[in-house]
Amino acid sequence: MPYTAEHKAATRDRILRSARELFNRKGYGDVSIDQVMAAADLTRGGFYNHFRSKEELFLHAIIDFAEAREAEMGGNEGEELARHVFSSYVSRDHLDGVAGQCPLMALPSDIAHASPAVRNAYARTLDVLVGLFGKGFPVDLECDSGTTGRALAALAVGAMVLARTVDDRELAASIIDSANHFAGALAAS
Amino acid sequence: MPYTAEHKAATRDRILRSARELFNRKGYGDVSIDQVMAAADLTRGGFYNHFRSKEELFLHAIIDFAEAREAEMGGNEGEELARHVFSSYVSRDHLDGVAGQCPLMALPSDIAHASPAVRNAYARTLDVLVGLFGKGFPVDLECDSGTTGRALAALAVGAMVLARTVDDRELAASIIDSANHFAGALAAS
DNA sequence: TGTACATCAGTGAACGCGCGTTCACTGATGTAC
DNA sequence: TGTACATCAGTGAACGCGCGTTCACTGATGTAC
Repeated sequence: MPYTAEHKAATRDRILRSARELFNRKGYGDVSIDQVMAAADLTRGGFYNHFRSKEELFLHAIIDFAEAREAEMGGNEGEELARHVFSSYVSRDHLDGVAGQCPLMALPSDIAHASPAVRNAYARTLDVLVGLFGKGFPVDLECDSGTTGRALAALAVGAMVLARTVDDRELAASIIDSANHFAGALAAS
Repeated sequence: MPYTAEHKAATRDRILRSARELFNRKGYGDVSIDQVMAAADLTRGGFYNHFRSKEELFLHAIIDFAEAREAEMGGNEGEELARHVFSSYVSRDHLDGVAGQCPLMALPSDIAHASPAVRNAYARTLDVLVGLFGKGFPVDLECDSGTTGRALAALAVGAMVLARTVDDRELAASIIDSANHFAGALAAS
């Protein structure tokens, strides 16, 4: 059995990593398999040794992210964690893609038009955020934790979607700051 | 001068209308000029009598929307208007595309990768929302009106982006309700 | 230990399809007489 | 008023390119002897 199983798994990971980065940066439709493979130092044809189709690659990229997030949280829940995740999510670093952007903010419309499996993986990531924000922000506005969680997830994702779409760096930064300020003020009140 | 100028303008409008609807529903990349023209009861070739390229069609679709919104507001500002716009924006009707969806929620990633001109038109629509929400919600959280406006715009757009991407209708509805409840509670406090 | 072999990850040319764009045309309609 | 004409909106075939996918191959590497 030439080429160890680890070798193949490592190559597959390399492909997935470059796919995630390219998809996040340019969107599903504007990334070709050639580009993904080239970014992983491989050539076109080998792709189909690892994935059955471009769609399947996309699916695994989203699933991977969802699983990584779930593992990261590991059932932890608390105010500090929630605030920390919120402010990491709504941040310049996340906007610039340091260490991988969340598909919720980077690929919303691509996912809206994707297969049920992709959308399902996406929903899992959303669940994580909603659950965390719901329990972590004891907002006193006559909202139950589900309502708070959903509203804060919308605030976080919306801020990043807008920041990402806007041309003006300063406006982007001030959208990010506003969402953080708002969430902070809420938590304090 | 056969075919009056009005005739041509009307045809152009028909193309723009079907383009806006199709782009909103399926995204820029997944809509072909054939489809746009067919939806306007025309054939492929005639397109270039009205637009120089697909990109230009997209630009005008976004600009049209921005201008319509600006005209609609017409400099009006007030709590009632702001609350009304917020709850219309964050609503099931808007989710279902009744009377045309806002590109901020329908096409965020397409616009993030589009030309500066497109992004500029998009920024104008965002400005309208931020200005309106900033002055219309006298939130008492030590935020200036710009901060409030940006945060509420993020909340509104984020809620709709999430609702649109999620498969589960009920979850979508509860995201919409949560954002409205949240904004309502804020305004009351 | 060294060598022949078998496997299969990786290569790159080729295929086929869809789509943006072009172009020669046609036929509906306003205008001039 | 009626008719010939000129214009140009609209038609549909064709072109060319990019990209997802396939396929015959090649060569690196683990295994058997």
